[in-house]
Amino acid sequence: MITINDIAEMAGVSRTTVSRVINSTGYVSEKARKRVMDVIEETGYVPSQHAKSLRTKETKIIGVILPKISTDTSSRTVNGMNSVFEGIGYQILLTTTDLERQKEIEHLRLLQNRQVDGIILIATNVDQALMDEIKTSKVPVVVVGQEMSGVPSVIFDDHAAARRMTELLIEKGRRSIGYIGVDEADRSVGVQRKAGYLEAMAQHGIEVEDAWLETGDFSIESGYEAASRMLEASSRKVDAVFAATDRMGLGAWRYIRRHGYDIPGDIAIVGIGASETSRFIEPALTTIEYEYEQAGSVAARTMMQLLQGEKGVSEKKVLDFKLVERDSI
Amino acid sequence: MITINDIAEMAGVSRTTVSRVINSTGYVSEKARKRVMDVIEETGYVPSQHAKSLRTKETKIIGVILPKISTDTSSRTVNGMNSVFEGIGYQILLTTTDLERQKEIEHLRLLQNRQVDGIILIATNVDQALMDEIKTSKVPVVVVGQEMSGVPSVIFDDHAAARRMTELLIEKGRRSIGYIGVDEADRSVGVQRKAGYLEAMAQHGIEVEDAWLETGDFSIESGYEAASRMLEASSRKVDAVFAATDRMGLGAWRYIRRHGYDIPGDIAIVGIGASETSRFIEPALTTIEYEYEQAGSVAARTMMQLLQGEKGVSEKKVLDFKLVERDSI
DNA sequence: CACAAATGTGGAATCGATTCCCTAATTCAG
DNA sequence: CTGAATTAGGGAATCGATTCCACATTTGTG
Repeated sequence: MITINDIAEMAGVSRTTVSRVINSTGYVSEKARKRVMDVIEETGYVPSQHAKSLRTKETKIIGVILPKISTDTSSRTVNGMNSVFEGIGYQILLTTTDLERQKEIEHLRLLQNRQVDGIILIATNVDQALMDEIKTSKVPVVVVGQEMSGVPSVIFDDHAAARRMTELLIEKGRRSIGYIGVDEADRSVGVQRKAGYLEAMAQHGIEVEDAWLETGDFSIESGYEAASRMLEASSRKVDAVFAATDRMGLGAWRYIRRHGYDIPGDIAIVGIGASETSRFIEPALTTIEYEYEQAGSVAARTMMQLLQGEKGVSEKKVLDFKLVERDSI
Repeated sequence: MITINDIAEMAGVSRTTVSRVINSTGYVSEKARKRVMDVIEETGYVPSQHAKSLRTKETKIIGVILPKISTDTSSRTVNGMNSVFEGIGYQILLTTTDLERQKEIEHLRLLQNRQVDGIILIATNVDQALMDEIKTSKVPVVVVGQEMSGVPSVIFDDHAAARRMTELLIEKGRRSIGYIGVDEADRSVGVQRKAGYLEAMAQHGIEVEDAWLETGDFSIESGYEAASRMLEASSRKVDAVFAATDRMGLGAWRYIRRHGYDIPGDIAIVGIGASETSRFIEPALTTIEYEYEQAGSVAARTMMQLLQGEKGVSEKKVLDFKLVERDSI
């Protein structure tokens, strides 16, 4: 392997000078610069990142922790981050937790040992242990998807989105609206969205039956099963189903269709996420569009501010949503 | 930051001994080991990867180059790789080319400078320049998706899959089968699939009209437009459309539906890829299922063999496909 | 013209590990 | 009991950069 010493020797200068040429720092005469450049060109030399990082304590690598890789949400968010990092020479070290919660902490540690410059965590919960780990982190952490006090986070206004969606259903004349949520360890998806739904219902004086409240685990199958339980159990038949995520909505949609109900004639169905599939099914799913790409790029930019030591980086960035009304309603 | 020297001092041994404890090499007495372990435990010390890599020339990081991140294909492939790497302490450094071909070479270089241990490239072409770059790479490269002589590659049998799919259409009584392909720089998707289609057509003595052959760019929109051109132009109206990818198939599906044709009554439509959306549309898209997760894990395992210096690593691994017959046919 | 400032370059310490080579203390076989 | 093995542990070189400091040369200014 060719090193800075080789270059120095070939160019007839010291390695100090070579270093200066590479990093364009300090004083270097035009002649020396040219000679060094030529040799570098010729040999195709590239400096060792390790040696460099060892001294500078910088890696230009950002660790990203995802709950799952194969979902619209994740890939679009990563896409957004990538668009920012790419231009400025940073790269992404990816890890996934497969929705196992304790792995978030594990990976947080792992990435620090890899000495990444910063960590972006797409969080699914706000456990105390997780927050502690984040707060004692040696490198800056930006959280996406969950609000975490004291930690810069990028979030969507889940509460308002769910309320707005519920109101839309009510405006359309639906009264018996079932809700398929997720575990409440997930503050954003589990708690906020449900709260928005409940608030809208309460505001319109609609009493929510226990049988209308179901829980899934983000998967299509769990949506299917939740819908099945809901439709079989409730005494006041639901005339609308609000799924906290499009994937679960898709499952519910499937169940409803398969069991001979008309959408939206008998039952309306809505989700959140604006997944690709939601556009293509017929009737197309009414949903909330979140700009995941934007979430990614905002998180990336926040990270850069943190790295550049800017203070007063706002702790919380709330992104907007868009209601996408389609045929399922 | 706490270093090996601190640990050595606190444990009252030399850093050599600490290193031995960490890496379980050489001779260390039980007593010394215990003392060192205790101190490490206490301090939460973790060795610097940079210093380590600087000496050992190993990073335990595999670079992955994707054409695009937000697609089923990519994310499932990465998922498969991840499942292998995760267990053995390797991590994935991700880059994407956004389908720009010259970026593949650029990133190949970039990753080498990052001194990753190996590179897995999800390739979309087999340009000479790309192959040259791969062959002169300092670190092992595994290619997924394209056959590249002299380079370990993991591929699907695109030719056989397309032929089989075409035959299925012919068995179903279709004769005028249009084909939406992609640029032929992509040997697998552009050339092999088309060849499979053409071969099946020829074998059954069906003459292919020029107007039946269209080209898209992998996007849904391009499928829509290709279908539009095809259906407006051809003199012998097509009674089936074979799209080289599900996404383009989805676009075609859309066009066909919107223009009042019945699927599969008037026109059958099929794709390749078994995307999630393809299952949910009605009529559901008939497609070919590729095991992308498997492709990822096979690529990862091949990489490990390469890294462990096993020779005789087979140059080409061809994965199977599965015909998924659904309602669109 | 003299002296300060600006410019150019190299020597050597440093970052935090690994590892080769040596020495010292035990253990063991004959 | 003695001379090899075996076990234990330290000293110091090394990996490939960056960077502080010192010194030499050139330029500028009153």
